[in-house]
Amino acid sequence: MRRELDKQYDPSKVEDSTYQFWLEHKYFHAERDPEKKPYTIVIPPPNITGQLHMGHAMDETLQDILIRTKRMQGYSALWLPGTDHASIATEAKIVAAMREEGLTKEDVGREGFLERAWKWKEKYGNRIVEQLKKLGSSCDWDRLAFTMDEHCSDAVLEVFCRLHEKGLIYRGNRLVNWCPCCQTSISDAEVEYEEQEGNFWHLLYTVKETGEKLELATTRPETMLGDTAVAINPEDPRYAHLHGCHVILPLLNKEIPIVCDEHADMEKGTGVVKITPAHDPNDYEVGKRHNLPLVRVFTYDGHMTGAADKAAADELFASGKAAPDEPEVLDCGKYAGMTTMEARKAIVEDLKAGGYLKEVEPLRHDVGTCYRCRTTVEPMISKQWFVKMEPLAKPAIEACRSGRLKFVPERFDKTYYHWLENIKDWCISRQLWWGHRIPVYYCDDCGEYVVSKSMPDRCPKCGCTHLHQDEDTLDTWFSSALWPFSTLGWPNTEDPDYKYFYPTDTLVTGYDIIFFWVVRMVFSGLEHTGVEPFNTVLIHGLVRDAQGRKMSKSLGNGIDPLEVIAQYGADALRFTLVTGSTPGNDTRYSEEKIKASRNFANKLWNAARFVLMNLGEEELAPGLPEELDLSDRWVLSSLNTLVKEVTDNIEKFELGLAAQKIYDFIWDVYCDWYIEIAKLRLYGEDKQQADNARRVLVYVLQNALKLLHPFMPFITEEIYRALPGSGESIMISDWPVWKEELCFPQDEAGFTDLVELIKAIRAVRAEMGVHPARKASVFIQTAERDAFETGRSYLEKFAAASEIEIGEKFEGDAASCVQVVTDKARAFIPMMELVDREKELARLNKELAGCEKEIAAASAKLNNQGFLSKAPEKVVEGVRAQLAKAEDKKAHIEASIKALG
RNA sequence: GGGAGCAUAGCUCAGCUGGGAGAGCACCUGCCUUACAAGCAGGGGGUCACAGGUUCGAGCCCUGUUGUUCCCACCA
Repeated sequence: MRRELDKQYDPSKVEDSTYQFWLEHKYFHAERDPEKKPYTIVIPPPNITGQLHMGHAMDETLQDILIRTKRMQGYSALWLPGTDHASIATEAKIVAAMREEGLTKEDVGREGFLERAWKWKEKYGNRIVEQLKKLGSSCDWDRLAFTMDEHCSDAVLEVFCRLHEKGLIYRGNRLVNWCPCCQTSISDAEVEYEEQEGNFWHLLYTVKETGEKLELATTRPETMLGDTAVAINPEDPRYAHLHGCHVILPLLNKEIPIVCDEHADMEKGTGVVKITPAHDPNDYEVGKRHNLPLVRVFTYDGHMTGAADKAAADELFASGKAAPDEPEVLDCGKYAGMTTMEARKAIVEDLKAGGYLKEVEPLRHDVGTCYRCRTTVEPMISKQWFVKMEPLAKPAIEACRSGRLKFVPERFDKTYYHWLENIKDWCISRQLWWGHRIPVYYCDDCGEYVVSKSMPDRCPKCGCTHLHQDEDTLDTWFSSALWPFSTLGWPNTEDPDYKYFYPTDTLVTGYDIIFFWVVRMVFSGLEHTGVEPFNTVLIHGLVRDAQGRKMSKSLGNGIDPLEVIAQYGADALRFTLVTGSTPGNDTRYSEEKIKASRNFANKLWNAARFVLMNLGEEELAPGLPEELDLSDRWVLSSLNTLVKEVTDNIEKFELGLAAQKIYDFIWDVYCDWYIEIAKLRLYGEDKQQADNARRVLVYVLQNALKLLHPFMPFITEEIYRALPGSGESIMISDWPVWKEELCFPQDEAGFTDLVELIKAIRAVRAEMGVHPARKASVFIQTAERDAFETGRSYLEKFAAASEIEIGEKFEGDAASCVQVVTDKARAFIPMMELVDREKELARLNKELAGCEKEIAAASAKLNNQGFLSKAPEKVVEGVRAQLAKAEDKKAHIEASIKALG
């Protein structure tokens, strides 16, 4: 750095090489050091299809700050990185890519498809990893994991087998959320509701026994072909006479029963509801209660069923292999083969023609859509694997209640509890090829199935060798749920990494995936490892655009972190993301913020440049000098306080506050005051003083850099290594600690008195429009001569004083002087000719009024018995001191006013 | 329907367990002072959404109201 004394800091010149330097020295690698305590974070694995976006940038920055801090504090800090195979998202991308070539999954077959998928993973899987590096992430790349690598896959098999063994995994025909586009089931968590324009179609069904017309309404008329009943409330007096009757289903002319069920709400509409058990979750439940047949009318690719579909189902029933909960399939006749939307139109037309349509009422309502492709989800009966959730949820709830698992901020435990307390069984099978194939093998001969980590030699029931594996794969989240321990060697509980680093410490993630992921990791960790997989979940918000909108591809308002890094540097981006935000709250990204951070980096750069330019000829002695002057003690004492507070803030995950304090210290304390004061000694005659100043400058800068390093790793490393007496890298330097011997509260106060006078003089001069170059003599009248004597040179420099006299009584012509007052002193500046005497009096009177207001407020408190008796002594003392100060100042002002005349 | 967040300077937001209203940007004035004009010095600007309450003391705690954003459930 000594060679490159550019006035402006250029991050692009140093970031890549610095990162390379860290990698070469293996600073990111965490050793299992028995002398150290472990601290572990596992990364929320980004999808291999993903590109780095602002959400990642935020997530990784927070993790890196924690990891870098702990590493410097002497922990063996492991940040374990990796990627997620993202079954549904990746498969969709590959299918789309194949479509370009005119190919389908079926064309290439399972093996051909997987080959393409692995190639995809090779090509794009590392893209995101490279992008993470641009941020400065100090991940242990030697331990890079992937949800489908051998380790993680072993864990998946083990978990599936164990859960099945315990009876917590079962298979059955259930109503699941089906995405006709992805052609797979999806879990409840993967359904997103979206408000859409629609209609309420009011239909008329004729009662067979009485001939009356029963009105009911539906938002999905195409499902009527699958109706197997209509329901009324048993208490509903309007329909009491219809108990046990039937209706004739229009278009099909089929007789279906009227059932009495609580589900029919008397308050809603006509109180009559059509029941389609195979295509609606509520109707499914009604169907179960009343033993209604399940009639499927949609195909799995979103069309109406036809003769062939019916034939296939019939064959299954005829073979005797059909499960008892297997649905019937309807040949939809003229509607067969239509998409559900086409069928909706056609059926509505036919109902209208037949006089079955009473009215059409426009309606906005929420429609379930697939979280990956936005296609409308159809509830479908389908044979799937499920995890029984209740027994798993209970310990997870208890973990949080007992405090063994903590959310930061705490309020997110509500989301967590709510999800777990209302949990439904988890549909884990997906009709996809990319993912962990379900470890279940079926006997072709006798129909028996066996759960096993590998293909069994023979059927355990009939002994034959004709076995085939389940075609389906597992939900992506099934493997991510195991991430904190599968990546550390589990199920081998003797794995040294597992023994040393597990359970992990902090999990950092956005509030949007608490139930997708956090919940599942907790119950999986408890079930399989017997312990919470982490003790703290740090939740952050979303990064929104400058207008507060969510960044999204469709809006095109996303900001590419890589472009920001290229233009402003990773440090500026990181700093922007943590400052001015508070845990769990969304934050806005804007150009102004990043510029402010960039400016801060530049400020620091120039401060360092100043220090380096003034190091002098001889080698600097290490550490602090024996003799410290007032400004030294002040800056060191301030630094000491900063160390304590920042450490404390980070410990409590108040990263934004910590960053703000470091910023203030570097800019206001170090740059604006300490460096300016140090110049007096650096450029002065006294070589010893100059040397002392250098040593303190370097010492304070080094320590401030260390505190800042987790937030701005690149620039701090660059500067640190250029400073004399630094180690080989700031990354492995010791985190600063608070030191008793560096507390100088009295000097801090004394220094503040000087600053107050300087500021007051500057303010008056600026207000009167005195040119900065115009010097004037100053007489300082004070009872504390010694204190101001020490700061004589400061006053010369900062208050444009040509000569300074300090005394207990000003003997000159007070009326010709501008008078500046603080509680500790009065300054007389003979330049009354420059200002209007009336204006000067007005100014003093205004100050006086302010003082009196303060005195009144403080006195009121001190005259309040309640305050005196109940407020803590420290607070009362504070008010007394404040009153005393204000009174001193008031006396000074009054004297000045009197002197003016 | 259930739950949560937010409402503080013109804008974006901090304000940690209650104890003298803050920052950045913007604005105004003056400075090219050899670290930095991406800077320095000075300045203006806030009934902390509203109404009650608890307290010696409330931006902070409690209750209600309004506006706003989000999550979950339901919508046949």
